[in-house]
Amino acid sequence: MLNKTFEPAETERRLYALWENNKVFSAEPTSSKKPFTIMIPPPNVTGTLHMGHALTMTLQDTLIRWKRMQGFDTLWQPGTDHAGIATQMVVERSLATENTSRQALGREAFTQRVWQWKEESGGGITQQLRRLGASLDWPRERFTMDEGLSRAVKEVFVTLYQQGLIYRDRRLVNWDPVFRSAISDLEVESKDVAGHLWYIRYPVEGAGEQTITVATTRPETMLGDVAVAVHPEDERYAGLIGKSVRLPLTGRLIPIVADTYSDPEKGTGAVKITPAHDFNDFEVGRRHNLSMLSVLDEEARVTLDEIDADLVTVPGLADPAFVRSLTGLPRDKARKAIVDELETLGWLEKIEPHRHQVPHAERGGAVIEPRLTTQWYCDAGKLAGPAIEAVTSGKINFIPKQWENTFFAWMRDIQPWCISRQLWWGHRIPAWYGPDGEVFVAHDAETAHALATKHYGIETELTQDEDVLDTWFSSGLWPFSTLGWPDQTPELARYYPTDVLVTGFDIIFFWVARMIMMGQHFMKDVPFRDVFIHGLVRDEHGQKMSKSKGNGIDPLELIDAYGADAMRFTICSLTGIGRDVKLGRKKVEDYRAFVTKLWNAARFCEMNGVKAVEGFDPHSVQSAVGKWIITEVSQAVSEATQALQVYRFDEYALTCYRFVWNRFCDWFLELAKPIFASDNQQESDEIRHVAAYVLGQILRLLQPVMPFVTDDLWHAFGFGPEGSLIAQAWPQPIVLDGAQDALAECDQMIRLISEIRTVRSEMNVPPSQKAPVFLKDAIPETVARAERWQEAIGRMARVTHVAALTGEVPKGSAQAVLDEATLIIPLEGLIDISAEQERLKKELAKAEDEIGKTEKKLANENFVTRAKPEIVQEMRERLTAQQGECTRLKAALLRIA
RNA sequence: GGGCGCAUAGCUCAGCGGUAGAGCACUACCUUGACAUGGUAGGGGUCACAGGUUCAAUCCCUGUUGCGCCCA
Repeated sequence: MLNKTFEPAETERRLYALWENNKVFSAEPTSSKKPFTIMIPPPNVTGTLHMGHALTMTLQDTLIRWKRMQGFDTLWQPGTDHAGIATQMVVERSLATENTSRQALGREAFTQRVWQWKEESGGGITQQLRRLGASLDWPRERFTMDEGLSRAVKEVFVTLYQQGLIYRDRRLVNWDPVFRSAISDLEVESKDVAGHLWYIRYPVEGAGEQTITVATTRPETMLGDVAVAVHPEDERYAGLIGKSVRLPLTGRLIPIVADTYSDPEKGTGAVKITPAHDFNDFEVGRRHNLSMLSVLDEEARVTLDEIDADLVTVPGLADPAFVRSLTGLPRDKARKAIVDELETLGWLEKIEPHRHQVPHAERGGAVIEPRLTTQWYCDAGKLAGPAIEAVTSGKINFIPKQWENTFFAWMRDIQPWCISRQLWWGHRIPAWYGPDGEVFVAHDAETAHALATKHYGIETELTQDEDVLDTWFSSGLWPFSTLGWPDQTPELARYYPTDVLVTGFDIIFFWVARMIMMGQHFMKDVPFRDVFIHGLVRDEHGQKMSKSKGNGIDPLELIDAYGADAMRFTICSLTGIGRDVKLGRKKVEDYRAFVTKLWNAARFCEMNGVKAVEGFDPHSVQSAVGKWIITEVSQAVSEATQALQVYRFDEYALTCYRFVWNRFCDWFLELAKPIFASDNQQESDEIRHVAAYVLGQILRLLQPVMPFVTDDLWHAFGFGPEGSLIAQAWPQPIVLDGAQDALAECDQMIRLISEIRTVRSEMNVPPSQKAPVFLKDAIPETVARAERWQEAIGRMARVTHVAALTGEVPKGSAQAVLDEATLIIPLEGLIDISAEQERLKKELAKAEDEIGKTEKKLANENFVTRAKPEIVQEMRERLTAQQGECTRLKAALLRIA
């Protein structure tokens, strides 16, 4: 016997363990089935499951479970990424609590410590994914830093280097002065900040008292100024171009150059140029061949190394002692000191409040400092071509297609990809340097040494590059590195290209684009065929979930409260195309009612002796109700399958919901009640068998989204052993002989019951008050059907008996129109005749209104001649039906008057 | 500034060139033997606004407004 209520917690634990132990999630590389592969977007090894994971993983699991049932050899590749900065931060924080630091430990000990952390505390998210029910192929779990994937990274690095697609370059990077590392421009977030515009006068050399005023948001960088730029067509400054100014504080002489970068409308139209600390200035510097002086160090503190030698004393303008006093000051302190000094000396013209965009690190939030360093770059521009081609040619499809434009826009304007990071946790760059700085890139130290020996002619000591690679560099290889590349494994041959990538739009540039570039370059094929881009999870008010707002919902807590099935179903039913998912606890609670409904329906079936029937053939079913529900479930199967095919998770979920609740429970089971209770053994057995069949179809249909409760029921009804539903075949729609007739009959009888219910309800007839129903003017077929349905109509519409009307319409009857017939419900004394009159008048008015619309259409010559003939025909039929209803309503009104 | 998306019932959202839909919420009635996490019935919409195309527009096109996101 099924319990009175479904108990998710216990079922989930038991079933998941069973599935995992039985290896039902495992791919079968040697099978003859067609493969279907999804690569998990590897969660951060430091991560914990949040609602965004719950969304994306639920969708992926739903797809993979569906495809598995469709008979594919499914591989859902699990794993995590090493998350360079995030992981290093976690461990550094823990070191800080022990009053030590990574510097104190040294590189070797530190990385060992990170590995130790990873073994003990990392990857907790993989356990949490199990709570979701995710059917990942766990024995194949990979980690971006494990041996095989590291080999792939080296292989890629060395190859790209040899191909000239990886190179070192000295240029400006986005520098995080807290982590003291370069970061990608994608990891920089511009924030609108209330700052100031400082107007500083620079004296023009050899022009007496003449000055030129520059406006700047960053006065502290003036120590590194190498020019003042004005617009070439700015008449105010025409005479100054080619002259020099004496830089306050440092006393350096710097030129005034003409460059269109200066906007005459902004500030004073004259801008100071500091190429080592600003991206735009860097370009100006290049154009004018200016030197590039860095005045901030890796922690964004003032350093004078590059300007000290040129410090000059100019009374009232520049004092080397002051400048030297700035050494080691952080940016903000230096700014204040410099502004104060300028003010004292009288070079500060004014200060204006000014809002401007300031780059911040996405992770950690530090203010980014553009900094001139030597880094490793990947020539993304070259790799972008084939990646763009993959999408334009249709080898890769984004769903929704809209995102392809976003992808193109970024790819066509792609910048060199800075791949080195000044961290210790990550793939150390396989490059070694000779004493003269000569670079040797190789898979390992031995090979590098061999190269060096050949180069120098003698054994030479080398030092390896200290930096590691951007985490996304290894993530970009994920679709093939996880399958064994660079080895040509059977898995690689079988599962690459994968079928679909499911992820959020926030990661298109970071990851999707890079996988496509790397896949095209190294595998000569796309990494996946479809990219399904889902929305963001938001709270019920549409706010982004965030720690700081405290509006996040913990998916594990929702699972505890309502069960994984309820949460998964909720996620699917809210996942339309290209829309964010607004998810509140209430929604999950609401959809849990669906799980309960299914459970109770199953319990009802069980109580009535429904159980799996071996060899049941739906084509053998004789009854109209049986044929009808089988046809309906077939329809649901078609719709659900089509929905999944086009990633319409909402339609899939709602199709199941509607069928189970509004067809199976509301009508089929209600209609089955009198049959189960009847002594017609043959009929009752048939409906029992049909119920079992349909329930089986339902469980299969819902397995991908609600794997736990469906398997529990599958087993309970004797369809198969515990844990076996996951491996069953996805249902196929079938067409029965005589389905049309069965549909027509059931549809009419359902409408008959509904009509009676409506009339009774509107007339306030108490449910306890039963009444007969007579059919007036009904054709024999309708009468025959109604008589066959006596029992059901009786129960469901509180009717004592149904018959054709003989003789006069009883006084005080309520009436309703059903097709060609009029339903007569004698309720003399129970209903208010004038109320019934009013009700019928309202019905009539509605019907006449409809007739009016249809007639107007048909009276339009243009409509009749130009509309599609089948539409015109449909209108004519509609008019006939409406007129019939109208006539019968009028007759009913006359009778009651 | 450039690009994209959205606007339909109180709320969340489907939908569609041919009679406006669902869930939740609301109202009334019902503890009838699967389910009150339920049942039955009902109310509720100028489909943002203005033009255009069409026999016909909530749907297609143009513009406006409002909201959101991305890029600079």
